Amino acid sequence: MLTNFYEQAEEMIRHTGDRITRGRVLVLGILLAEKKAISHHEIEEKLGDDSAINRVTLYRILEWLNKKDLAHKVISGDRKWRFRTNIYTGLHQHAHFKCSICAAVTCLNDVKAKYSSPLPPGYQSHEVELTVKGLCAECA
Amino acid sequence: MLTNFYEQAEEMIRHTGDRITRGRVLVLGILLAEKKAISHHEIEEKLGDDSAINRVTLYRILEWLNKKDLAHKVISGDRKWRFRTNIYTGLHQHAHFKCSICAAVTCLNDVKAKYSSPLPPGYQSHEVELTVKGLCAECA
DNA sequence: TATTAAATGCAACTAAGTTGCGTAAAATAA
DNA sequence: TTATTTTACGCAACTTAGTTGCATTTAATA
Repeated sequence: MLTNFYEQAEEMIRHTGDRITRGRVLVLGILLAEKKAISHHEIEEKLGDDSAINRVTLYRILEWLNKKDLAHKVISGDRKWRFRTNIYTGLHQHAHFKCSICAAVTCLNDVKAKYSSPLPPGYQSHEVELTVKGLCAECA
Repeated sequence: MLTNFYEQAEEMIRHTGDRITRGRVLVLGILLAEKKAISHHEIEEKLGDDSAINRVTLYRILEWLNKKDLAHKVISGDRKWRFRTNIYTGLHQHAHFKCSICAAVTCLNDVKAKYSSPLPPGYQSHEVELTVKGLCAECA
């Protein structure tokens, strides 16, 4: 029932007060349907030919989603940004798993990052990101 | 006494059994002198005009250092790889601090990553990377 | 339905990193 | 020391992800 995700997307976008556009609904809908973080390229593929969005516009939509806190970006070893909706995760404290073979990034929802000793003097922590690297169930 | 770092670099390179070249000694020497992870571009700057190394060669040297476990790569939000020698850190368990303003990446030597719950079934952890984001002492 | 501010699409650009191939230079043997 | 061989280097050209400027379209509103 992908339609549900698009309706949910529309509602979330409405909440921001900004314009509800075809592109934003499509992209956020896709991110909502997806549980893991996906790249610009993967989103383009999911959009397909008939609901294609211009490359640049897609970048700007993703940037906008990030700015409005509807999604967040994760950088990974292949130097690509991946995007994921924020609704399933507590903000500003995520853990990710990065598979060394297939490069897939998965959010580890239940895993919380901890660190053992304080930061150097004068340093302020705003966000903690934990990445566990290894093999995912499919590649192991 | 930068000379010391170059001598140390040479010794480390000799240990790998591979060739001791001007480029490898210079680059590893710079990484040894540096305590934090630095980018390709920053290394080029430190090399300066007279001991300049070709861009591509520098990439290949860094890749080689990484393969030989003399240095490791860290990806960060600006999509750049940064490199750091391995001698000060325990392998495969690093924590980094990334400043949101100046984008500097610092290794948090004493900080160890922990995570609170087990990975999903079938997943194997090889490496844990913790990134704390916020403001460094200079930018705070 | 007309207006208008914001979003989109296009073209051209930047920046980081990569590939192929001929040349130079370490390491080894003579 | 010199010749040989293997490995690293340098150059040019390429790829890929993401950006910028500007003209056009479109969602919201009056």
